[in-house]
Amino acid sequence: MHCNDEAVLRAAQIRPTRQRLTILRLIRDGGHRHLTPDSLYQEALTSGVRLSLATVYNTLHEFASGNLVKHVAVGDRSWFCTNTTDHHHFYEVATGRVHDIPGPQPHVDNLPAPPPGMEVAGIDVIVRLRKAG
Amino acid sequence: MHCNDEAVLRAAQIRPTRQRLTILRLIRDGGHRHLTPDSLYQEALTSGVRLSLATVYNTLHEFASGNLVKHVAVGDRSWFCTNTTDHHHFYEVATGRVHDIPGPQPHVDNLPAPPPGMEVAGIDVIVRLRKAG
DNA sequence: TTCACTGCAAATGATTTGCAAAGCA
DNA sequence: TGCTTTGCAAATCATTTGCAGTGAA
Repeated sequence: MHCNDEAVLRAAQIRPTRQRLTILRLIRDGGHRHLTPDSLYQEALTSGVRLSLATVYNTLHEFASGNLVKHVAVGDRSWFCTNTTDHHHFYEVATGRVHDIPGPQPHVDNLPAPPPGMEVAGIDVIVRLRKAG
Repeated sequence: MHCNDEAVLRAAQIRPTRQRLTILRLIRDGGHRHLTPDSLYQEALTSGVRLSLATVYNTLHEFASGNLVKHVAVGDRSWFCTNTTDHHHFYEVATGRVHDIPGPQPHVDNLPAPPPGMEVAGIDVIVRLRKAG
């Protein structure tokens, strides 16, 4: 619903503009998946929405700071994950593709202390995959 | 020593050319660190060696397949780690810089099974860091 | 000799930026 | 109205590629 999306953006301190509401809707309507700025731009074109690619880039980064999507900095492009719960990723080296590890998540212990003046912002576990055989 | 470097390359099935021997020496003489192709290229220029940037790219990838360096695909550039032992990384989000987690390494359990047709090529733990405060 | 490797410069692909026009508060 | 956002095209940055010349076996 429209008003709800507006509230979501406001809660994230993001001013609700037409473009941002559109993008939020596209993201939520498509279910959990991994987006690149370009793939989302294509989705927008396909569904008849006119947006500039630069706006998609900007908006995804804004959404990432507002925890509406999760930025995964793996491989040679920017992936944005619509699943904002705590989870980790498979990474297909051959294709550069990223997807969620389903079900129970891997667990990390024996974590190091961060260097002086730094703090831990998060932990990512990347399980690299290749074709079996 | 020259002959030893040659043997190292041969063992990795990499034909020892002048450029590759030079790069291997640069990598080993500098101690453990994290390189980008460009940073290594600069090191080469500084030490008076003439190499093309494209060759540095090629060579680092060849060395990565031969396990002479480790390719770390985090952030928006290619990092190559001269530490080939099993270890994980800190990632400074603000600067895009990568460095080794020193000492005892984090440990991952509860690993997921790979999807059908795939096998696990490796696990990377990325500890994201930000300025404390 | 033969095939792999290198250098160079141009091509590519992802992402960012500058700036004028349009939109939200 | 005043500050933010958008769109567009150009700029940037990292990386790859095509190809002619060079080198290793």
